Amino acid sequence: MNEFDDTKHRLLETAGMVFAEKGYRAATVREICQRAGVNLAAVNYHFGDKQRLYIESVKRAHFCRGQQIPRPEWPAGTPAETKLRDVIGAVLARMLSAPDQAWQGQLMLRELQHPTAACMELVRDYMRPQFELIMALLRELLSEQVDENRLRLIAFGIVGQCLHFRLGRPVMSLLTPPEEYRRYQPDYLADHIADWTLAAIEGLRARADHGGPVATGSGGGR
Amino acid sequence: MNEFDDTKHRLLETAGMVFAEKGYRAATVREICQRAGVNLAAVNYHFGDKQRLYIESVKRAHFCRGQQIPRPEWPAGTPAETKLRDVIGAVLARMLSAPDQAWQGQLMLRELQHPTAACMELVRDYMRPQFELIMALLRELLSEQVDENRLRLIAFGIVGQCLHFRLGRPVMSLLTPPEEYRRYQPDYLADHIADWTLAAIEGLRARADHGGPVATGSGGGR
DNA sequence: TATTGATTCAAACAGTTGTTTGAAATGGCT
DNA sequence: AGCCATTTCAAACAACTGTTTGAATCAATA
Repeated sequence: MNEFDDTKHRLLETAGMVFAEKGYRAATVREICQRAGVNLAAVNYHFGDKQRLYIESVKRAHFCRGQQIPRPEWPAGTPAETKLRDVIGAVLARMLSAPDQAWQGQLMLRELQHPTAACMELVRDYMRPQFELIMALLRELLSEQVDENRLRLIAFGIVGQCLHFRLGRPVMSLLTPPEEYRRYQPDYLADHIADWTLAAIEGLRARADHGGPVATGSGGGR
Repeated sequence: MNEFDDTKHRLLETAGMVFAEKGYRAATVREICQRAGVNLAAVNYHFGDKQRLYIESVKRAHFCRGQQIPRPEWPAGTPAETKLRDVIGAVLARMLSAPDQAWQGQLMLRELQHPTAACMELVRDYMRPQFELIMALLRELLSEQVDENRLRLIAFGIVGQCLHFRLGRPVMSLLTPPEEYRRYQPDYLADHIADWTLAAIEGLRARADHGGPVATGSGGGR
């Protein structure tokens, strides 16, 4: 067993790409093996069956992702506004990069929408830290003007907007003029989302200054 | 050929549910026929092949959806804020209803993420009008303070937040305390999203009043 | 009733799927 | 070289897929 174990390695890598591209069901072990340049039986020899190959490739995608893009670090005194923009930009960059560089992200997205065994692990190690970071920044920016539950809704909203620019691409390309749609790159979108979020925060502050306390965000009803 | 054409009807209905549940590839004509209580050959007899059954079931889901939930109408003079809240609530209600009532929505979501032939039709007849309505409301609320491109980004953001509360459910249920997650119902979420959007609009207005013109939303850079 | 056309049915078909098998090849070891 | 465990390979297997077929059934008409 070579340390770099060529076939096992290539199999994992290729499987991740094919699974990301076609989904678990539509991806065939034959295509994976052919693309990886290994024999058909290699999957069963090295991983037992297709499902375990899938799980392993998800885990590996997760692992590679964590190594490729280190947690962002800022010099002390960096304003929370800047940090927020950077985090949003990083999330978007990870989501929108070309598929041949970002099959890991796509594979993880698939997993998160149709959870299998690897999902909880993925959330614990990967999603939650990212999410807590956004929560912390929002907490700082809103300085205790809203409670934890609302903070979570706001954070989900930010993530949701980013996600939409990934998952909704087919539809958005039909709803947006081509020359504008061509500008939908991570930086452009991150600037917008961050700016929009900060505008909302300023709006809440203004409310607090002018009138009474800030609305709780749910009591309103119709 | 009966006007209600029992088998064809039941086939369409059942196919929609199964396709929504399992996706095109994983859904088998055998299961569809069995669940519908019709013979295996009925699919090919009535629809030609599996793919055309799929397309027809997507179209039908779209059609039923349109009939079930009529476009909202407001009395003259209803403030745009209220309309916005209602539209968001309607979108969320459509997305979050139980799967056995909402297989149409789930099927359409699948189609929009992995577009086939029916996608463009779906966007034209269903998504675009909804989207234009949101755009019009935002245009009214922001009263020409921002250009059309930014308006579109804001509208995408609203839709994206709604979508996330549907697609991201597995992850959110892991990131949210159960007693809070239980409150994630259409009205609760719509109140938050509408309120947050209005806060952002107020924030933009405040900026315009205080200082110079509003940021374009993209030029900022890092 | 006999005839006709549309519909249903059980059975089979051809192709693809994941998996298994047993022989061949590989590479390090004494 | 000879031996060994590990890995590769072509071939086959069994199960499942969408689709076709030809006879059986049904409903209406003349």
